[in-house]
Amino acid sequence: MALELSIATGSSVPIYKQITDQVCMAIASGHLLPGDPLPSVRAVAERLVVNPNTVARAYADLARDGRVVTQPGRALTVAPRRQILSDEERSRRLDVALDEFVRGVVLLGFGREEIGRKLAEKLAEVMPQATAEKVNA
Amino acid sequence: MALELSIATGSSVPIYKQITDQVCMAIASGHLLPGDPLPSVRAVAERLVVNPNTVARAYADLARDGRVVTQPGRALTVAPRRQILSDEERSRRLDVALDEFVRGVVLLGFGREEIGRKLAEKLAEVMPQATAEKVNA
DNA sequence: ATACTGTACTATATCACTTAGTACAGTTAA
DNA sequence: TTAACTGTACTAAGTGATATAGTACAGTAT
Repeated sequence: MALELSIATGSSVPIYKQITDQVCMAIASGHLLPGDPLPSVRAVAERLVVNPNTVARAYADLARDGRVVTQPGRALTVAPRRQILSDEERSRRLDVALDEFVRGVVLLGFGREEIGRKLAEKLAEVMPQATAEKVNA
Repeated sequence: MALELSIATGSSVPIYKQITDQVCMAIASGHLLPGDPLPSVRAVAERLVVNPNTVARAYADLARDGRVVTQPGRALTVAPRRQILSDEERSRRLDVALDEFVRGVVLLGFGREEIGRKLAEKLAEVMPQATAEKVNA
């Protein structure tokens, strides 16, 4: 599982965020499993032709958010699946994401049903597992 | 219809974007109707305790995107409802918004059904009209 | 005339992002 | 022990977006 990282140099999305997003998606979709090591800061920096500090910034964010486990002198590993955020915080973040999404598409002229259907398709791609199942305690 | 504008000073979202977002939402929800005038640049700047240039930036964006109609020496007015973007561009923007939304919520641990239901609720709030109806030609 | 409208321009300050370079403690294997 | 690796922590610098400040101009309405 090589974790194919890539960046869009022309994008307005910061490089460090592109990295964290891709790692998060790899975890969510099962391409990265708990315990899997992440490629080293310097390896990623060299591969993406990017400053090591930028990769370190991304890794620090992932560690701060509990997505990965840090061990001194060792590579980062994907954190075990557990409840990281409080229910309150999870709901709040979902609400913020929903607001932003709705703001972005409300004037595009799509029907509610069409938007809902497209979302369902996208979610099915990324969340293959039945997410109603219990997470590891 | 006074168009209650407000800004969150501590937010990372630029002020000019907060303004355009609120105008867009007011248009989408019907609080602003085609032909309605927007409050003047200086009035908004004074009310929000913000630089007039920042409001002008927001208004310029709205005009560039075709949300409002400009007339020399007169206040901006809400543009008539018509197809502004090509079908291709509309689909592309929906796809981008979907990707960003999914990235933001995929690790929150919600089920697909739950996310879909919450989205439907939010859309119903903001898009009261049946969006399948034809837009004015 | 007077007061309003959007718009344009220069200049400045701040902050986020990125790069560059250096350094250090801990781990792993020869 | 030595060597090569790991993440992490600094300082310094450059760039671009954001916001502010001030001034100015053409068109509109009364």
